[in-house]
Amino acid sequence: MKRNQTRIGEANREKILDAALSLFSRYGFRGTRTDQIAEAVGMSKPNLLYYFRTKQDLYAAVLERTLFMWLDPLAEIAPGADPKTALTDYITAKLDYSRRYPEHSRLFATEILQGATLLEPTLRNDLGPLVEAVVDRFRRWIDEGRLVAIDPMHLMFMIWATTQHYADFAAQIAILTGRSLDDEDFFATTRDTVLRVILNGVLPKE
Amino acid sequence: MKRNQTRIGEANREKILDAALSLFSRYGFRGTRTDQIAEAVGMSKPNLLYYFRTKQDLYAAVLERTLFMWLDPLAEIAPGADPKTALTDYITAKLDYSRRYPEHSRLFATEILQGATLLEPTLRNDLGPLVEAVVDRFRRWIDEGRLVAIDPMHLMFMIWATTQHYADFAAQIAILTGRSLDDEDFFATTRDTVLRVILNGVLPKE
DNA sequence: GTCTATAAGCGGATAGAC
DNA sequence: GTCTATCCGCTTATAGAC
Repeated sequence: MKRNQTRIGEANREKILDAALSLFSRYGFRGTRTDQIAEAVGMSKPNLLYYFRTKQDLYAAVLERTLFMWLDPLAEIAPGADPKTALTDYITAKLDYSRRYPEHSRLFATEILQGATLLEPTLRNDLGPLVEAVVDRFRRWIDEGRLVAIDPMHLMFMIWATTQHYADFAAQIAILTGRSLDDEDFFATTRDTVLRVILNGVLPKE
Repeated sequence: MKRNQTRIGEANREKILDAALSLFSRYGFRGTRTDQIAEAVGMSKPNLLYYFRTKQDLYAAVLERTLFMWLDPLAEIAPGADPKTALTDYITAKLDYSRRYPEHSRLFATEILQGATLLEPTLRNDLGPLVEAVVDRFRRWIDEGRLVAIDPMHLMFMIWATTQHYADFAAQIAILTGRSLDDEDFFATTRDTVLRVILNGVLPKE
């Protein structure tokens, strides 16, 4: 049996990836030491490097494993839905990701902030077409008068910015408000406010 | 004369801070090497360390020099203005900062993303009171029926998120659209869209 | 698969001449 | 103020026993 394909090997790989995500998202690639990760998993450093030959390999594996979280909610926008329902569902889903997987969000944010060199192929080849499909739908709604006449790409950016902000800037939000998305009522207020402003902003007045 | 207070010393300090900002914002604190910075300034590494005794000192100096950019536009919201004018001016000013000083924005974003340990005192003591004053003004407008009844703190976050996004996620935006705020017409479209959605979202319908 | 011990080299900081 | 040369700690990665 090949390396890492045993049951115990697979379990260890997962544990390593979990710990690595947590540390990489907090300290960045260079700021994280491999023995920190090893210690977090309760494993010796050489043993860790038995599973992932280099720190780079481990980092790439962490990124890859979290990629679908970046792409998933986009693909879930129901094609037949009306604008209000579709936008409500998408914004709610994105905010929910910010609550459930803030470390994933921060890992991607750090990567993009630093130039997205590792992510560029994925963003271009995988995210690009998905975004285009959604933007096309926005554009059709605009043509049909079901959304106000704004640039659909910027609507996409605004949704990403407002929802991911609560994961990426959680430290600042905690300092200023003492709250986080983990507080149920803070989450509800956030969702209601973001939804209200954006829907109010893009749906035509009756 | 004390060190660094001569004309040439002051000029060198500025050149170092400029290069350091550029590199720290791109690679983070740990990802940046001091000899990289020295080379960018055309100076030997020991000479660089003559001006800033440690890498930490240099980093702190860079952060401090850029702090007013974080706080400045907030303080400029004219107290007497009506909501529409005040929000328009503030959003436009923030977007202009994202265009003119994207590296500053990314430096702060990286700091906050990684837990804001260095920035926490500043955010709490300097940003906090400024934000509170602005949020109070939002709240009064809401009470007077000049803004719709949303949580004013979240309005603040939404403005920060949407405007800073164009600096912090510039790499992703470039990959998806091929554009940046440096393109005059892209900047105009961005400003118009953000303004339209947010103003439309928070101003009461006539 | 897991460990102890160690190699290898990077990178921040210093010594000391000019 | 600026340089060359160098130190030394820290961190990744490997060797090799179990």
